[in-house]
Amino acid sequence: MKLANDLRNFREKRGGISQEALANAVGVSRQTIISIEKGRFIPSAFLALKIAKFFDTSVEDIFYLIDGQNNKIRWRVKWK
Amino acid sequence: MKLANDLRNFREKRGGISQEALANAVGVSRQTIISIEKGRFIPSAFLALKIAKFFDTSVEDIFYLIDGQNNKIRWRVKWK
DNA sequence: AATTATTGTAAAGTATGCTTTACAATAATA
DNA sequence: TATTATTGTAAAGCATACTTTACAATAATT
Repeated sequence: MKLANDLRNFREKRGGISQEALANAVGVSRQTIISIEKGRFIPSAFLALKIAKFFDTSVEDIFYLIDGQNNKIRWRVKWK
Repeated sequence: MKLANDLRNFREKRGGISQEALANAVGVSRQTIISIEKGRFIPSAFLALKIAKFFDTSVEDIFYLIDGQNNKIRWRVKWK
């Protein structure tokens, strides 16, 4: 089980912004953004939430668990 | 803006399990769990997702952003 | 084609998320 | 009350998430 992400897609396709702009918006360096996009860094939950908030979506939409065959692991969200 | 969490409530009230049991379930040490509950550590997104999955809920249910007056910051999740 | 914008990599340094170990304090159980 | 379970704290060490700086490569614009 590993962590994967769809950050680049969100940034380019849904946000239409540069790494620099996203970095400034969530309070990190551009190199941090690319390191996350390239899977070199795992972001803190704090940063993941700020990124999710920026894109008006949930953490699970951008960052997700994958199994040994790179399949997205999903679970039902119950209660609230 | 800071990170807060409701982990203890989830663990005790909804899970009815000890810190040790949760720690084992998500693959960290018990001290890590209490450090998160007490706000001493900010978990990685990877760990936050594993914890959310364990409780069949979303990251945002357990971990959330708060403002200067400790109010929960919410945003609407759009698209999917 | 030249210039600008964006992306990508690397390195070194700092801060912190984690680990283990140990003990104390508190709560629950017998 | 004694014992066990759980929670809490502390310290030291390791790994890595970050920072800055620098340069290269690629893409977009003029």
